[in-house]
Amino acid sequence: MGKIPLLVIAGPTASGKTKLAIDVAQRLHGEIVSADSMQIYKGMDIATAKPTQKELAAVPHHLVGVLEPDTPCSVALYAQLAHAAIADIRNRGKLPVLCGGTGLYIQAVADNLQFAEETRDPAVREALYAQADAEGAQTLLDELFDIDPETAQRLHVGNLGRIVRALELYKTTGIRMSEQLRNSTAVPSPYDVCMLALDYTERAALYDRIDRRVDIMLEDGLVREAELVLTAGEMPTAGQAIGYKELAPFFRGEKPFSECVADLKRETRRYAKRQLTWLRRDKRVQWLYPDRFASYEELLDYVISICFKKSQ
RNA sequence: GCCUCUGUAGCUCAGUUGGUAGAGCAGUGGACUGAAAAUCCACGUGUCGGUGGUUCGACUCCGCCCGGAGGCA
Repeated sequence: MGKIPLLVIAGPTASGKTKLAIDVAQRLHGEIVSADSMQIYKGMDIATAKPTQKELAAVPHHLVGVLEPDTPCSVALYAQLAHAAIADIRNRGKLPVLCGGTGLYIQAVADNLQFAEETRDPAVREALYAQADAEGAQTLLDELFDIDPETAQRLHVGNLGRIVRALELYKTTGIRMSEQLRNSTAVPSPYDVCMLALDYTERAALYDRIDRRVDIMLEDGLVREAELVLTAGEMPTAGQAIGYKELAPFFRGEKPFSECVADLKRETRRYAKRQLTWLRRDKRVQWLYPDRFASYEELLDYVISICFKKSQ
């Protein structure tokens, strides 16, 4: 019994993943599984740069626009949905193509990370945050040192979210975060992974693409979409999307529109940089630089030649 | 043409009585296991416009030249 071939197309935002994945999938009888923490939500089409209707029709897509924006998402939930989608694609004899920019989600699927049933408890979280508020984050970090020094050592006091999560995990399940990390990789991945990622030789080239894409989003009606989303109410995960919160000061009359747009572009650039940092540490990644190919077709041919080699 | 102000990090600017320079922003690198488009950490050498001079020593004082801004004719 061989492993399931899994093609991964990653890369920072605006690098051209969507188009490449579709073209590759069409040639290899593939179907696309999105690995994007925001495209998984309904609506929010413009800001998350979802594939167009035409693109969605060209190749079957999974996990695009399947959750209500007010539902929280998590790596664990995503991984569960993605594994199911891949199994389904495999059963129909097609090649699963995981495409997206959320590094943690990609890793969770590719490495088959294991997550316990339920390890969260809102009440515990709230209590921990309240404690941090009253006594300071250092108190929580000290507490974590007593139960899980290995994890406490690598966490910085400033990163309260991680400290709280580590304590929450222990208080609700008795599992230490350091144990969870080891447990998560206990089951070998069922996938034969071919991991590709897009980047550009010059960082400035990627940043130009980002700036241009934000301008296009504005032409396509980002402002109207932002107004809708910002007045829609609480959205635990979806509310973090870049594209809305940056325009909020404009709607409140606190900042000129042009400044908000500049902020939006800057936040997108920083996001792209973080994505690259994440991908760089994965040694499986085979980097693709579109600017080093004479044409897009040559890039596509090259990608397909690699895939065939991997999936045989 | 004359007078005044000005030229320091990619940008905006500090720089105290002369001892070869520092902030914010931008940017860069890194971390990352249940909110990850989030969260967090680290990183500031640049012909101090050019060139002569005074001085043990000049971003700092003086001369000239080149750029900017304003004023008077």
